[in-house]
Amino acid sequence: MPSSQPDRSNAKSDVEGLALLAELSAVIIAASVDGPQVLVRAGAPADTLPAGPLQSGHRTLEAGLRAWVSQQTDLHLGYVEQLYTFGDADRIDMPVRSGRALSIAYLALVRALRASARSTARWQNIYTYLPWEDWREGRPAALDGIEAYLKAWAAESPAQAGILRDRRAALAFGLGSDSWSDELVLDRYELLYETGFVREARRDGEPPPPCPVVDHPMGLDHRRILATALGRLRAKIKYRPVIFELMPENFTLLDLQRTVEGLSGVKLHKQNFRRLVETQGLVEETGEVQTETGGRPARLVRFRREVLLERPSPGLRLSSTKRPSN
Amino acid sequence: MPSSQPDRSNAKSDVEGLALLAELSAVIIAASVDGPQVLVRAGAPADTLPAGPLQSGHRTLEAGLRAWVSQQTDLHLGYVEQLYTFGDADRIDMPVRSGRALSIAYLALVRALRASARSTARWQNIYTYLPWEDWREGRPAALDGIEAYLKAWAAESPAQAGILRDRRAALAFGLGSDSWSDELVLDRYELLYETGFVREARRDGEPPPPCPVVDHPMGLDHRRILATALGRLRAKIKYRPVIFELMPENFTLLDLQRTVEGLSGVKLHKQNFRRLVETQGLVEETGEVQTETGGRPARLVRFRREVLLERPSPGLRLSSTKRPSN
DNA sequence: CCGCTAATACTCAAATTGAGTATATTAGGA
DNA sequence: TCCTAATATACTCAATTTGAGTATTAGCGG
Repeated sequence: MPSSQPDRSNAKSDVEGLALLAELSAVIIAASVDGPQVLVRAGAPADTLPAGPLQSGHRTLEAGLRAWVSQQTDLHLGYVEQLYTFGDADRIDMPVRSGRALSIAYLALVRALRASARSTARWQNIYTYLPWEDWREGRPAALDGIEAYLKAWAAESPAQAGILRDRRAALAFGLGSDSWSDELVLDRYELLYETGFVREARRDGEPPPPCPVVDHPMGLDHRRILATALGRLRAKIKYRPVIFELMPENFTLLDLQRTVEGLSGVKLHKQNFRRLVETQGLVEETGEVQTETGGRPARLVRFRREVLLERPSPGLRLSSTKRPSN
Repeated sequence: MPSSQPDRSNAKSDVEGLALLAELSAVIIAASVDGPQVLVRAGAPADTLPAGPLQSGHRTLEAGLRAWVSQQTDLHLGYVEQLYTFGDADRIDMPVRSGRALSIAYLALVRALRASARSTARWQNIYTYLPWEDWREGRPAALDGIEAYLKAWAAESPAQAGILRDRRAALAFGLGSDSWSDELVLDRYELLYETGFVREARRDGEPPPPCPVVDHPMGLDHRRILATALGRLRAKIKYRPVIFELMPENFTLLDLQRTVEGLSGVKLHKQNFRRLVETQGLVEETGEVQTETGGRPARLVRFRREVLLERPSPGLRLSSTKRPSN
């Protein structure tokens, strides 16, 4: 078994497998009043995530990512986390001569939307690319087409296998009596890919989806990367206070709630959300109030950094509500 | 901003950064009566995780991993999941000529310990390398040295900074009034690395740790990879039924409990564990019983695969117990 | 000062959890 | 045969946590 242990007599010959290129891709997310935004290079025929090559000057992968992002944009990356490394031989439509390209994807959170003067990249609502993920205004319209499509897909298979397909679809998308699970972003994407619903799953010549949705094309496997990022973030805000990486210094509890709702794609019960935030000790008073609320003024609070030294995993174990009465 | 979007006029020049080698490392875990075991290449001066190079024949990264594992051992990998990609320029003590080596680490679970006839690798108890992680028999002895060491480290810093260090240590290791958190494996390892406690953190010439622990050396960053794997697995069994990837077809509830306890490193309350397993519908009767229990015979059960089609994230949201009275 | 809107406070039943006690069923020896 | 040790399994119960409300407060625009 080859390894890279100290006495690697034959390491060199073992290891030299293949010419490689490594690309650092970034899913850079910011919050806005309409919900989470992602930085993309808008282009034809498809939008792509910003990416840069790993270079020899980069001491670490994360440093490399930060380096080219700050070189190319005027964004300051706050929280950065590695997402996944994609390396399927057929993921790239520009195969390197006798080699392959790896894509090491990162999730990064920034505090505010800023014009990226030095780049052609721009902000897009995340749900532009994953329209079925946004349940804030109730069941998303995109689901109608998807449900029909998946039903047909299940019906293609006989008996047992068909039921299985049906169950898979129902679980992932919360169809029928199953409930929607905000974290299953990647499962949903993969089901749509596997069934040929998303356009990037179709090779040239394959038929278009029978029931079209708003389908903003993304290059290569970038929609998959985006889905990975959203799923990871939705899960993470439940046990780590990363949500505050998206908030300004001071904010109201409703601001916070809206940001969380935007990310997780569901509406929350206001009173319970507040109870949660308070009992978890996630925020502290600033003493100021915000008067432009449209109603009673709201206290301005800020992230209470001390929680990080108090409990091991402070977060928002949130629970949505079917029909928020407030 | 460079990208690999379809109209990549300048893609080639942008992307060619650096000569790369990609290595696929595997943390292969199996259960045993003594607790979880990991497959290592035992060697001097340090043990290493098995690893193999990514080759051009590998369609996907995971396929590559499976390929060389089945080539080199007679193990059948069940569950496989990507862990993390390590690529610090200084992680490797054998830098590739003007390039660097990436290590893409995977977690793999196998159902039984089997002699790996074709390889020199062998099974080792995971806690050989992370002795402070096993609380099944109460507070691990290794923690005494660690606590003293970290206290000294905190005392090095003046006032405010010292208190911060103290809090960090207490949170990570459950010192003082803080409670132990089984999932913080990586945080703990990183603290030990940062403070120079683990030997791989010390460059040549640096002094040995003032208070020695059982410190089985591991090569390169392999202990970090192992810690990543253990932390991930401990988290995952709580919301995905991956534990059954380690169990034989039929088992008793106590077998299951012992396996979970081994992985998570804590004792569980027996009755509550059973209630959890039953209410979650994770197992079903086989009709058989196991009589060699030492007491009343135990029912033999098996994993109930249907749960996967019933609920989105079935797992063992387990809660330990301070002092198990049974 | 009315009525709108949103903030904040308080309530309450249902579900979940942590920690037991109680009973059942084997094997092995007195 | 009967007692004991050892484990399996069943059932209990109080404390918390959660989901979903109702009630009250405080600015704003007229």
